[in-house]
Amino acid sequence: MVRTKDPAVRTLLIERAAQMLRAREPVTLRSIVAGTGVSTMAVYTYFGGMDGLWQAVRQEGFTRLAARLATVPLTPDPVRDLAALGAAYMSNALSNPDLYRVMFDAGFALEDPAAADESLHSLVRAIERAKDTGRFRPDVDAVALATQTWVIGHGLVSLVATGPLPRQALDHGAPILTALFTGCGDTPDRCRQSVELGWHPDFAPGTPQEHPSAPTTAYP
Amino acid sequence: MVRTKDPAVRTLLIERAAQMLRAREPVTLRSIVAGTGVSTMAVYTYFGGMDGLWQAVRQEGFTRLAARLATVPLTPDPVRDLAALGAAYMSNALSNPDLYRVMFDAGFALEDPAAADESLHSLVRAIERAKDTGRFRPDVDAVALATQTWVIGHGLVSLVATGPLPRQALDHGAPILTALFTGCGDTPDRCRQSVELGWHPDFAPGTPQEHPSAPTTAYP
DNA sequence: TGGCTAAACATAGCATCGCTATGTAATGTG
DNA sequence: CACATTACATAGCGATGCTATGTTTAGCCA
Repeated sequence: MVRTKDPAVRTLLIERAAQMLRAREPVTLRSIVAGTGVSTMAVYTYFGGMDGLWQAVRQEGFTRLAARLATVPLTPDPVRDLAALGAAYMSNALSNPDLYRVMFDAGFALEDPAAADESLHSLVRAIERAKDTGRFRPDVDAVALATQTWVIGHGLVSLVATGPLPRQALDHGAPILTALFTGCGDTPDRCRQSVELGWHPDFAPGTPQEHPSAPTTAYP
Repeated sequence: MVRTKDPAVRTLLIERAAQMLRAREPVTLRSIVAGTGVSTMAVYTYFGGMDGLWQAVRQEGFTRLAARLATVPLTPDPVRDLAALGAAYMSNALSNPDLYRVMFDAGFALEDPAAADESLHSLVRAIERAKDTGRFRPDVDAVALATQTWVIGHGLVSLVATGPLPRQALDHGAPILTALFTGCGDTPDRCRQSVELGWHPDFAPGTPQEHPSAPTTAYP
């Protein structure tokens, strides 16, 4: 080695790409480096091209998601925590919808799946606690249930962020999760209360929205 | 008017775009018209640009979806039919994943939402039948439940088609729908049987897959 | 310490993208 | 039958991602 890469440049470019994504500005090779003083070649020395930069941005998205989920306070009610994790997942996605889209529109796996694994594992931990406290049946497959919870959250936030469903459709999250968790053995009434406690507080309908969804008279 | 547009050219271009999408070829302005004999300007006279063509392709996708759902045979068991509609939805999406992605990655509404409405309405009809036959409680909101079913289907097919979840994860559809429909008043055992009857036959795990999903050791 | 080497970085140019300006051919209407 | 308006073709523009080439810089070892 003769000359060493500056890691700050790498994070600078990722940060700038994420920022432009959030601002809904077109993020191109030349627009990224504009103003930073670095040349377009930096993208190639650090990421090997635009695809590599997108992958790095994707990784950053999963890292932020894991960090966001880590801030969810745990309570003695694991079912409530489960719903709260789901709400935090959607809150994170909706506060940065374009980054969320980038996270999932690539066809290849992540370079370092640890962040994504950690996100799912935070759900698994809550499910295990629910089993330990007797809320869920002992035969519940924690990873499977976590995946199913993820599927619901992704479907909801995806349809809301890309347009077809209005933001109010997020309210569907609570009844779906309630049905799912009730099916795992929880008492219906208690489950409903726990889910609504964990789900609602984060983003009440009527929250000011940065990116208004498209007018959708056709969809419920 | 002096010279009239040829509608065949319009459908030809849409068809060709959908075909190239299915073949995973890059679909560009010049590659679409290549070999058809028409010039690049045709895209502008018929669609006003590439955005217009994408919108037309999107519309075609929803039309095909509605047609696919219309072929689902109705049985005396409305819950089974509901699951069968969900399975047909996913089968349609997975047999043409890129078209499915185009259908949902636009930020604006469809020109003619009738096809999309019809797709959702086929779910609503099955739910109404389930209410009429006493499988679901009378106070179930049919449109809300149809939307929730859609959310689950979209979340599942979206995560499977874009990579993160392996194709086997489609099996999660049955337990989620079972939990959802059981929460509407159906008897658990009976609901599970109906859902598995409607869900499974269409695409059993192990079905040869056109577009193998990315290797995902990190995800369940 | 100083020169050699390889990596980091800048510049210029290429192929291709969507799009528009301009010109030509064709058809329905008066 | 002549006109006007629309469909269609060609050429070129700005911008995209990427690569080839040259320049500068920093680390290693004699």
